[in-house]
Amino acid sequence: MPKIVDHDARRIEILEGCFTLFASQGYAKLSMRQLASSLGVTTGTLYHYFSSKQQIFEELFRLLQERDIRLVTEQLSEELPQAKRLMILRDFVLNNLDRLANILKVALEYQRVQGVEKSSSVITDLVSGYKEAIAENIQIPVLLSETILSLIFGLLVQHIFQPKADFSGQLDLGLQVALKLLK
Amino acid sequence: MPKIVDHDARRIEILEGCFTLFASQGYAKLSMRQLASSLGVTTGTLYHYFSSKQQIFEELFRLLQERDIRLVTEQLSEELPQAKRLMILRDFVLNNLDRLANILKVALEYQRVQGVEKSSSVITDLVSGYKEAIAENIQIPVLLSETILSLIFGLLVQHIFQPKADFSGQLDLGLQVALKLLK
Amino acid sequence: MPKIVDHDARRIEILEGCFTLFASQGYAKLSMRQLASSLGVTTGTLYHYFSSKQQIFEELFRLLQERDIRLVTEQLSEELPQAKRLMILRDFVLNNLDRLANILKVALEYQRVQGVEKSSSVITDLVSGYKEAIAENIQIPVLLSETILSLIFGLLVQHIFQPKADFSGQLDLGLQVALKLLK
Amino acid sequence: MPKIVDHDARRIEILEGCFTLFASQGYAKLSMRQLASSLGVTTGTLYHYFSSKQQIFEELFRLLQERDIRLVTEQLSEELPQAKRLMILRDFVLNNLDRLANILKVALEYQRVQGVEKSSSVITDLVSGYKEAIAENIQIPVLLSETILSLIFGLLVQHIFQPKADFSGQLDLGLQVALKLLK
DNA sequence: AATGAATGAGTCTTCATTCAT
DNA sequence: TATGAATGAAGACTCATTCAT
Repeated sequence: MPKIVDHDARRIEILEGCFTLFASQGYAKLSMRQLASSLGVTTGTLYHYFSSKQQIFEELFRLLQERDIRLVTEQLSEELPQAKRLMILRDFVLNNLDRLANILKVALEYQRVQGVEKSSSVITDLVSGYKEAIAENIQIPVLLSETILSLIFGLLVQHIFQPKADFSGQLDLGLQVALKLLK
Repeated sequence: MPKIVDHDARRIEILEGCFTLFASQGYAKLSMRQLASSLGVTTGTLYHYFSSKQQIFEELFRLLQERDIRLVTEQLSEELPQAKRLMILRDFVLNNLDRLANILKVALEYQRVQGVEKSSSVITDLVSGYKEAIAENIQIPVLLSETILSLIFGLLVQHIFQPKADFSGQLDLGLQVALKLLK
Repeated sequence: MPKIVDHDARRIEILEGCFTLFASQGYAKLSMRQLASSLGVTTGTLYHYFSSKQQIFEELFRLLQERDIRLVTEQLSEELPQAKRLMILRDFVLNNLDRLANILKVALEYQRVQGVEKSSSVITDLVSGYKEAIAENIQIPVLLSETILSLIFGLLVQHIFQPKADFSGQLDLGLQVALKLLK
Repeated sequence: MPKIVDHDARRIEILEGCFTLFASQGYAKLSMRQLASSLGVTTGTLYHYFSSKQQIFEELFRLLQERDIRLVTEQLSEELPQAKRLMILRDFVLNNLDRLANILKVALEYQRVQGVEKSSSVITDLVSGYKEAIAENIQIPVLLSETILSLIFGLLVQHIFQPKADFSGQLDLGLQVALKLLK
């Protein structure tokens, strides 16, 4: 039993080191050799804990998604007014712009490189996970929550293409409109 | 008396055959061998017309961008009311959802795989080209036009992740709001 | 008949343009495409006049050898004293150091790249041609003439490795000794 | 518990296997596939130990140079008379004619094929290494030592062109003269 | 005589993965 | 648990040569 704990802890430790590397190099460009040596281990070790590059990637993404959603929903779990909730979401997105953009970037690349059929459901799960989290926790109509998600995705895409520009105005505009519509 | 082949026309012919392949396989995964044999030529021929895979890709994208922008702006060149113009944009996006989503997908992957520094300016040019086209032709404030572009990007991202869902409602909602704000 | 003259003249014209290119790029590195475009013709034209890269190279070398030998022997054909003859040889070598070094360089590379068995006899003919020319025209014992040729070859090799150094002293030393021995 | 392989020893083992192959085929003509299969390994293995064909070649040459110079200087380290030293050099050259000629051949070809600017300093280091070794260990004036080196190079070149001929007479002649001059 | 499009085998190199230790 | 040597198929790209025009 304790061994299993150690094993799992080591797995997570490895996964945590991976995100920055996948984000900065891209899925395809990051070789297992490079990944291993950056983590200070050997390829053999990597394959001891994970069965393939694909598995590493997918587990990493499940981990990230879980954490992100927990992070936001924890803040939202109280009985806050809707306006406040939207502001929390806004702040979360703006404060994590780089990281969220990286997740989106790598997720899209992974789906590409891997071929849609082979990329299992991690990526689509990722999206629907976020979507549900918004809908449930902010409690707004589906159409509106999807539109807000679209706006966030669009923002991230623009951030990917022009990392230096400031797009917070767009989000504010969108959320103000959303609030008006809700009344 | 050379073989009767119009060099430039042949180049474009080849480029046109490439889009579907890049779109369905992705930039990295599509090998030059596969690209060549799908086009019914040899790799040697490809390299007779283009100096590298990168060049093929970048020329293809400039071509696509030019055509798309010309296509929309031609329809908008009349003295139409703003509401009408937004509807034309809406229809263009919805009618070309698959193709636009593919362009976005491959563009993002290319930037990843190539490394931002090496991917020249094709991709950023692509985005700013579309942005300018919207701003100029619909004549709305910059913030609003950027927000609309974000909404479109977000829509495309969702379409990538869930190709079967219908997101036209979001776009309609967004554009209605935009119209109200303009008054 | 006149056509044949034209044809042959064109062949020689082409060959003359080739030497600089082979010398600066090397036999293997210089592609037929590059060769053609540097000469302002197409690969097709090249293959119209010559049957292969190998043939171009070999004919070029026969041409060079003929000219060099004629050049030196013309100067030596008079009834000059031996000392004078050796000085003429010396001056020829020093004045043509670059070109002779290039010939040696490319000849050796060609033998390498082509494989000794396939490189026909051009290269060995080249050497024995020079050797005979020295022996016949300066009229010294074979052993001495071969030693002088060795000294010249060695000089050229050193010039190849250190193009900026001045090795004329070596040659002078060697020829002085040769003169002494002849008395 | 890794596989028991001494990394550095294996590298040298591989390098040693390479010389004959580079010498007989030439640098350009010897493909990595051929090199690998002749050594009984795969190309992957080669790239596990060396980063490129160029690196293999350059390391091989540094190794050969080190060994040759050590070999001669060891024999010369005693307090021998100059005449004796020159005879030792003579014997070394004549006994290793084939090998030395191969080194020269491949070195010259490498510089050609690689382009002088890219071939790093291995080749020029090689020459200056031998030159210094002669000067230091035989203790003769620079001009004379350079002339002897030229004579040796020239001999090697003639051996390359006419592998069957016997050129020992030339070397003897040259060294006898050198001895006279030294008195 | 001359063109240049087309070929396809060949080049060096990369990389996820396996496995003996 | 951990190592790193080994694999071999695949990648982008090159090039002498051929041939329809």
